[in-house]
Amino acid sequence: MIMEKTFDPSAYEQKWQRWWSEREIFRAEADSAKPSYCIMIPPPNVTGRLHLGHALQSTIQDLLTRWRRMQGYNALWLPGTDHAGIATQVMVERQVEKEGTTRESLGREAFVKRIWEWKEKHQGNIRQQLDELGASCDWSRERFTLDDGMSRAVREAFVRLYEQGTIYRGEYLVNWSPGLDTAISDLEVEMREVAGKLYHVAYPLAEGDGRIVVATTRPETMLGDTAVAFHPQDERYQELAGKFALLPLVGRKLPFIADDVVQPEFGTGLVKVTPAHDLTDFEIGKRHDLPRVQVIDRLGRMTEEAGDEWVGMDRDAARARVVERLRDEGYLVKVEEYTHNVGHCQRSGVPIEPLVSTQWFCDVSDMAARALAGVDGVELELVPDTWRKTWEHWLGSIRPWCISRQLWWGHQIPAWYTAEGEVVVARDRQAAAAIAGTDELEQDPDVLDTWFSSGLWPFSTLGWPDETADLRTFYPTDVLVTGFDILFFWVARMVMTGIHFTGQLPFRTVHLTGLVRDAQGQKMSKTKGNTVDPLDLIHEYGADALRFTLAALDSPGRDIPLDIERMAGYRAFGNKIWNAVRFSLARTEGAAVAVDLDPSQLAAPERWILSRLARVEAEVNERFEAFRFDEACRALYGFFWGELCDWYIELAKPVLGVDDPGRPRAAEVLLTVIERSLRLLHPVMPFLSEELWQRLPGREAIHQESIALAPYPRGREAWLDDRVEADMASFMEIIGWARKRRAELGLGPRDPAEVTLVCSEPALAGFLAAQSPLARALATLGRWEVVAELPPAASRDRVVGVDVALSVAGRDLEAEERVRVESELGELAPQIERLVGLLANDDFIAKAPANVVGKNRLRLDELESRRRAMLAALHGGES
RNA sequence: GGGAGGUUAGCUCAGUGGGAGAGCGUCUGCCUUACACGCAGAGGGUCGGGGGUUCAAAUCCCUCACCUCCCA
Repeated sequence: MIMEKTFDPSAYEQKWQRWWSEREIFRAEADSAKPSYCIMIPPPNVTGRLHLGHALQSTIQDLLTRWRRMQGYNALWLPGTDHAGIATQVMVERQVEKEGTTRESLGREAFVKRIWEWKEKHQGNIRQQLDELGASCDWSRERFTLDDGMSRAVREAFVRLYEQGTIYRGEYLVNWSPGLDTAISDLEVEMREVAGKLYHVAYPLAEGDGRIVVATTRPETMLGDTAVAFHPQDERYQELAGKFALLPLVGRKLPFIADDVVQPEFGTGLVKVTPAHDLTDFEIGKRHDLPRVQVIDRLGRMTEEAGDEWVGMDRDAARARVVERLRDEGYLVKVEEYTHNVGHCQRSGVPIEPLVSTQWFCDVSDMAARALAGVDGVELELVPDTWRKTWEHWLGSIRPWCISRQLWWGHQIPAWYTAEGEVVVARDRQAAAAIAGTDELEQDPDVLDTWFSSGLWPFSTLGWPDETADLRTFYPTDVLVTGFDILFFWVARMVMTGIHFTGQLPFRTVHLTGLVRDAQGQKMSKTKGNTVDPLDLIHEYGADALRFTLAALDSPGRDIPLDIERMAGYRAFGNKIWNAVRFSLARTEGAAVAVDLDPSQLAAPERWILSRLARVEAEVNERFEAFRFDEACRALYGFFWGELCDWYIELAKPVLGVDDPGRPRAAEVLLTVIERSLRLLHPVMPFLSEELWQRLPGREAIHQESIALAPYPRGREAWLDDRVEADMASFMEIIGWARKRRAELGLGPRDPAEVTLVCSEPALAGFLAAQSPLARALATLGRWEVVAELPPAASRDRVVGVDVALSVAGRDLEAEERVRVESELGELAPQIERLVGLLANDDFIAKAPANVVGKNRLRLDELESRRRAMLAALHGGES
């Protein structure tokens, strides 16, 4: 089989994805003797496009799934999508508006139908993108948060929580988004610093001609004031108790009240109280039984209650007008520049309007406490654990969750109202009718917060509330991989509902990834125009390079600056792998991959590479286990490129010449090492590894079908060989020295040189002598010999305890050596001095551990012997 | 206001008590029959500042400065 010189990922990547899919390689078993391993995908928006954050998380999930699958687990990565209530509805709404109509004029049924059509049209995008990335999802188990099964799970969960009293309906002050025309949860409110103004307004007293001053950032809400409050201990205002102020512009009598929440230091220590439009004031109003005057409506316009002059006016316009009138009428005392935090709707960006409204709530305090406590003493593991405090703080101070949304796209709340206004909550309309004793029921028009359904994701996807085989096999799941930005939105809710409904943590571990940023560390955003489409990267660099880059950059607790240069480097790594295999196949004709090898029958370079491979195998497993994908990738890269390609293949080249007796064994070792390396790489680079693995002769003995199902290498103890690693390290050091000296002497790549060695350690001397053919090839030497005495007129040194000399035929190096040696002696002196000082320090000898003392002693011996060797060279004397 | 994280080579980042590392970029020399998406070599950092603990500090403690992010 002839391989192209340069690899082209686009030529084979999707071929393999189709092949895997046709053969159902990734299909998990509902019942299996194997241990199960399960990851649920964080469901992306069904009509959305995957961004780099998804690519990162999907890469990690796929890597883990492939790794465990190869380790023999019954591995399931379950894919799916989220209906994404608001996001999707808004998108279709915009589309409808472009056609000159509105959702209201279409009506609910027709509009929702339009969204379903939109969903059908775009739902394939996510799969397409995941396929291109190489995701090994089990698509036979794909779920959608609005499919029948999940809808049933949602109704079941709602009804049970209602029956337990955890879900209830009530009138409260909620975060209203005038931009979306719906209530939203606390989490969907984003605090933004706003440069506003603080207005000091005088309120006359009802009796007499005195007046007091209050400060507010929202003067338009004064139209809804129903009291003025001060702190109970505030000496200044005690005599106001029982008295009244007159509300300017309106004339309403406002009682003075005392309440603990008032901060005496703020402004004058007197605050206006608007129970219908401020959370603190709402609470004060409840404590003091104040009336609520709602002056702003759900679209941010002034209401009738505000008065004829104001009704219909936008809240911003009303503010300007109120200020103008207060100024005209002498009530405006002063206006200050004032920077403060204002809640904004995360999705629509408009300022939140706190509004009194009847909504459904879920009191999650008990569930949060149980989530904190863990199950049977086992707490959720967060990786990295830096999120622990944030997690605990949030769960510890949780407030009721507003779960109803005034939208049309989503799970309609399973509550029905009789003509008399009685509420019936049931699993379906029939059940509700049976309870109510009448068919004349109207279902609550609201839908549930999107996160309510995705909060059930880990078990509803497996068939809950039914006790399905999938649920038994895969639940609880093993790992959740997601961004910290939805730790509370989603992770916390899954943990709470998981414990509540199943009595178990839905996953043992949560791996929180960082945010993908651009190479300058800037957050990617459409407005900045620095977003990168993962598909573009895949098309340019290949999915494997993108995956390797993302995995290699995933350091714990850190954001990920996507460096295109680095990705180009990993594409080059792919090319390196491609060519290493190309070389191996071309030079090993007749040989095949071995299932196992006996190192005792092999030459040093073969024993060395097997030992190194065994170590890397163990290391990669260990690093995956610890979610250190960056370190795993570094190990893979360093081994394949730095050891296998740079050294072993070079060492094998002479032996792989056709008539060498060592050829068959070397060829077998090379193919075996390549084969295992490809398996080792497979979780990170699935396409390339499959493409190449399928070409290896004898790979059927490892697995009949696919590398994706072949066992993951675990590191053979029998291959570890400290001795050969140490000998080879010395050998490689000396080769490095010879190459460096060649370069310094200005030798051309073909100019031969000679290396002679004097080694006092017989075993090492024998080893080095035996490597002569290799050494001559690696460093372009005419001679490599262990001798009794170093020759004159050579460049001499001492490397890893061996006296070495490099000479060039017909060239006396003594003069140029003199210069070099003197400069090196100068560099050596302070190092020796430091170690001599350290070892002369009694405290160091007494207190430092023996191995540290020993190490430094050895180091000093080494440096001193090197100095002696150089001095000897300098004086042209005997070594 | 509370909390978390960061500051290490030109760039992006590893390294958490014992001789400062990687990738990319830079410089030099090479198309050496796997790979120029390559090979061989080189240069480059008083580990943000200051103080402390220790025989020993990039690493632990204190403090200051600057930068992110989360929560109120």
